[in-house]
Amino acid sequence: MYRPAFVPIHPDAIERPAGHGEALFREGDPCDYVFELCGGIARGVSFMASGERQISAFFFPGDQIGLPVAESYRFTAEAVTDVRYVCHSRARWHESLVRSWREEGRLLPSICAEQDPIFRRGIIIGRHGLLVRLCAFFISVIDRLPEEDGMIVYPLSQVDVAAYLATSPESVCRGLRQLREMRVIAAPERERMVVLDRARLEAIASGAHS
Amino acid sequence: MYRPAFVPIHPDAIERPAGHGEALFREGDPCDYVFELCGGIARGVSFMASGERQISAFFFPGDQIGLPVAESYRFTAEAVTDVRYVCHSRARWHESLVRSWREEGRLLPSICAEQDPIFRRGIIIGRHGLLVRLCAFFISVIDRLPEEDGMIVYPLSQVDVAAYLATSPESVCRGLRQLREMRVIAAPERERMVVLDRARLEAIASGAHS
DNA sequence: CGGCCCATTGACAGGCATCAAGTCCGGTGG
DNA sequence: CCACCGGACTTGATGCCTGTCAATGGGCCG
Repeated sequence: MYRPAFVPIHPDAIERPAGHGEALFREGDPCDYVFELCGGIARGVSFMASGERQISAFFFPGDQIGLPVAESYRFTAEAVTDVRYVCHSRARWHESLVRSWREEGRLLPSICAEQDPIFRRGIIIGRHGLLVRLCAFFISVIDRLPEEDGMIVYPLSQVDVAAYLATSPESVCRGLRQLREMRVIAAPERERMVVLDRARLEAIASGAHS
Repeated sequence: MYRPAFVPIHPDAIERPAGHGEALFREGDPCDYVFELCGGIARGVSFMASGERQISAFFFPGDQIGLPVAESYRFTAEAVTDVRYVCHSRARWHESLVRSWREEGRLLPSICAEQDPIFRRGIIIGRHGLLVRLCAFFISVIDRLPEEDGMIVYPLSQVDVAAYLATSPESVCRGLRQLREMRVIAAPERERMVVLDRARLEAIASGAHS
């Protein structure tokens, strides 16, 4: 398993790869590095004492994760797909943060990238009804997923979506089927999907009844 | 758990009062000020398009809320009890943030105060089972609630707890009754409670009891 | 080819949201 | 001081949602 212990002090924007399922950092490790995603998708995972597994957020290219917002990382970051990333030492990250504040007057844009999805997930799983949560989830990610031939490349397993939505994989499957039957989405192939009726998707997500 | 030492950012800042239910700032307003709680309890509220209401977090004395983590506030902050607070202009807040970084090497302790409870709420409401969520919630707040005569002063309405836990007030009521019958907590008076068996509370919160 | 993981579907039970009614409490105004 | 009122809490009854278990099929990789 990958452990960020041997990362050079001055990475100088060297891109590193991480394979499918590999951990970038682990919950509880000291926040020595900030990880910037260059390509691929990552997930933030928390394990409960009882063994339950939750996904706090999905992260996309451009996001910075592992911010030293506490003494140690609050979740484990794993690569969902194969991933490319750059890691920044904490000191250098601080430095660039302060610099961006001086130059642009904006201190925290990079903090959004991690905190905002976590906040949004809290709102999403606080909603009632499986379809509502599922649609709200789609709305929150489809714009960040890559597109190909008019289809959205959708490399998230239903198991992961279930862990994100605090539900069961079976329920996710049934929800997807229902959305297909409602002609809201289509899934021509595995890991591909098309949004047929975005307005309806948003309507369901906002709580309108079927 | 994060426990900030109560140190006002700016000694000259004027304390202001806010009454029961009053809003400190509203979702969507530009983030011009950071609010520092001096006394009382506040809640972060989000309203859905359908009218549902969620509480993202409760905030306690010493917490700084309304951080400019985005262009505009992501939730409305309301006083749960009567509250005293200080508000800092964004520029002055930035300044003290950078100063604390230079002097202590810690840039972000104050950011924890807002982000950490939001993160924790996501984990809590992702758990399965009403009792589990309820106990996890108690664990996360009882150490920050004031104490009096060995009893915890507990000024949160069940309606608010329900909005926080993404459940119904009736379920919260039933869950509380169950915990009383299990001799885990006692509630001698309204707005007062005693934790009789903290180990059990934590056991339930960690998922031991089905 | 065989093993494994994921997706799918059905059956079923249980949890919890919802509705409804009743009680208690604090606040307000007469 | 008391009557009134609205909001919060409590409790019961009911039905739906969805979590769980089980079995099957399909795709991927060694």
